[in-house]
Amino acid sequence: MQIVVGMGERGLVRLVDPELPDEPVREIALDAFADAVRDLEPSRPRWVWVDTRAWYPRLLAAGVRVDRCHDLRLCGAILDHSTATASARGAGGHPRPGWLPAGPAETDAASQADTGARVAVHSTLFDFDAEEAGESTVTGAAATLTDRLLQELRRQEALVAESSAPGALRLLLAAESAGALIGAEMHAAGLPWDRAVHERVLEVELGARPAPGWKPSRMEELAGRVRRELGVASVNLDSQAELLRALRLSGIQVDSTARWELREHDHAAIEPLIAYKKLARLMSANGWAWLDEWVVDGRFRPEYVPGGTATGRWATSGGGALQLPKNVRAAVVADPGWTLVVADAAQLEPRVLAGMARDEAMAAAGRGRDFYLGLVDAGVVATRDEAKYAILGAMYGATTGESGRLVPRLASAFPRGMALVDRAAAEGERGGSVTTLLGRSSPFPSAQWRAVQARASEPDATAADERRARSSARDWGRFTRNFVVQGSAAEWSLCWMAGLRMRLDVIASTVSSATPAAGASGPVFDRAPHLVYFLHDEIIVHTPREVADEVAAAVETAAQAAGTLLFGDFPVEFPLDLAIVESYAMADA
DNA sequence: CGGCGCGGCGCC
DNA sequence: AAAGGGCGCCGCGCCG
Repeated sequence: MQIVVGMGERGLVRLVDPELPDEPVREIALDAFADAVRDLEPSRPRWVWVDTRAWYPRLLAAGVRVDRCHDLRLCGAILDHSTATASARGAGGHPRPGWLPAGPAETDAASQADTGARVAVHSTLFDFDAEEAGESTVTGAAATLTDRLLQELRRQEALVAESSAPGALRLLLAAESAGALIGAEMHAAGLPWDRAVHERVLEVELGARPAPGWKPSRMEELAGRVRRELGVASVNLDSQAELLRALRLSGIQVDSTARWELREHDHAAIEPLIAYKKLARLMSANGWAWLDEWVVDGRFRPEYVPGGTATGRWATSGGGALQLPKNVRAAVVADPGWTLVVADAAQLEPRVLAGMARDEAMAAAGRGRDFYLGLVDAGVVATRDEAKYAILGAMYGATTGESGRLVPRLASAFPRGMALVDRAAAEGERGGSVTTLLGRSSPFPSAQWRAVQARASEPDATAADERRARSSARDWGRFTRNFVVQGSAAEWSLCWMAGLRMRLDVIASTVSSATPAAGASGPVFDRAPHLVYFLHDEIIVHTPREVADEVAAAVETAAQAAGTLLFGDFPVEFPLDLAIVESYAMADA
């Protein structure tokens, strides 16, 4: 059963069964929304709404979770660009309605190139529903909004049904929508954060917290050493321009102040300068100001943006949640009586590539062991490090250097895997779109990119024009090469996480005497194990100690289930590095 | 003054 | 050690 959620007249929330559209299941005030959902949830409906971010936080605040949903905005963004729906959308079939808000990674350029549709760029949050409801009142047309939602749901269902891969797309839309629920839940739950531990890290690295406008003592010391070694009385190390000038005056011939370039030079100023930059980064990205802004009541609550990147990987907004430096992860500490289950998928991307390409030899290299060691055992390369660089090079499109040199060896060992990424690169170089395992397609290159290509094929094109075109074609080819692997790996991760979420709910019903979480997790999360962090191929579950082993087993089971969902009985394995630890830093072993 | 591009760097 | 993909955030410095 599905229930469509939208704003009706007079600010009332309408809940409508698409099978019986004329009579709403409920028509209620916003205040009564959470109670209505709590009532209806036991029959396990799929909640259909425009935007999970608009509705779900309100439910979570009231202590209500839902099992599943269909996020029309996120699913529309996938369907309106997928090559799998291209023929269904051909000749103006199933046009996207102008009111449907743009997806998080949709740009006007990408959307227009593909569908010709105009992507609405108005506010996409709760205002959207309210605004539309207001409109329907003005025109006097009753329930216009929910009619629109029903129509959009049917449009999306039709696109799936008429697509070249209905099964894969259904799975992708379910996984994407589950991701939207999980993102909202992780924000509500928060990542348990020990302020005192973080402050200790800062004090050890930087020194005592300075007064506002001052720098920590360790940074001042290092800055003094750099100035002495450069022989300049004053240079602001935070100014790239000033620093570059000072370096060159001291005879250090660099073109940038990037660490990798500085390291090439042998000069007494380099070591303290690199150390300074490291501390400056810690200070500005995750220093005391960050703690004050982002850690409240023992929880770090970033805003997750499911589907926030072109490949389907998530983004975050605010707090830099996906860039937590390793040295502050010690501050991620479980509540008393609780623990963390930390797991990441080992060498996920090459394994996903093996499965997609149905490359038996590649799958075998990773079976029962570290994938990179498998390459060494198979005699493809000599060392694990070489294996890593070779694989990285294959998936990112390296052509030069050590990495590029190793790629041909992979091509002979794993012809099917390499052929898949090579085809993706070739498609990108032509300006085409490539598609992940489940059906998310890459955006088309910009008009400017196409203009550069067109210029090179004009009769009076210069050698420089041709060079420029070739170079930008290869750039885009590297993007599409990586897109299919990164995007399909993101799909594996979504399936893993969605399956885990289901299994955690089962475990939750067995928790008897857990100490309620000390932090401000809210009523939904204070007794049950729940996801608190997701980083592309890595998850953290915060769980009462008494069920930690069951949670760890569920994490494993969910990983194997995700492999089967995506690749059936093709023998590719997805081993995890898993640890049950008090602190995130302890998972790194 | 705010907006924005850029260099630099953290993560995968 | 290795130079290829995806991001977000910071400070700086320029611009209107």
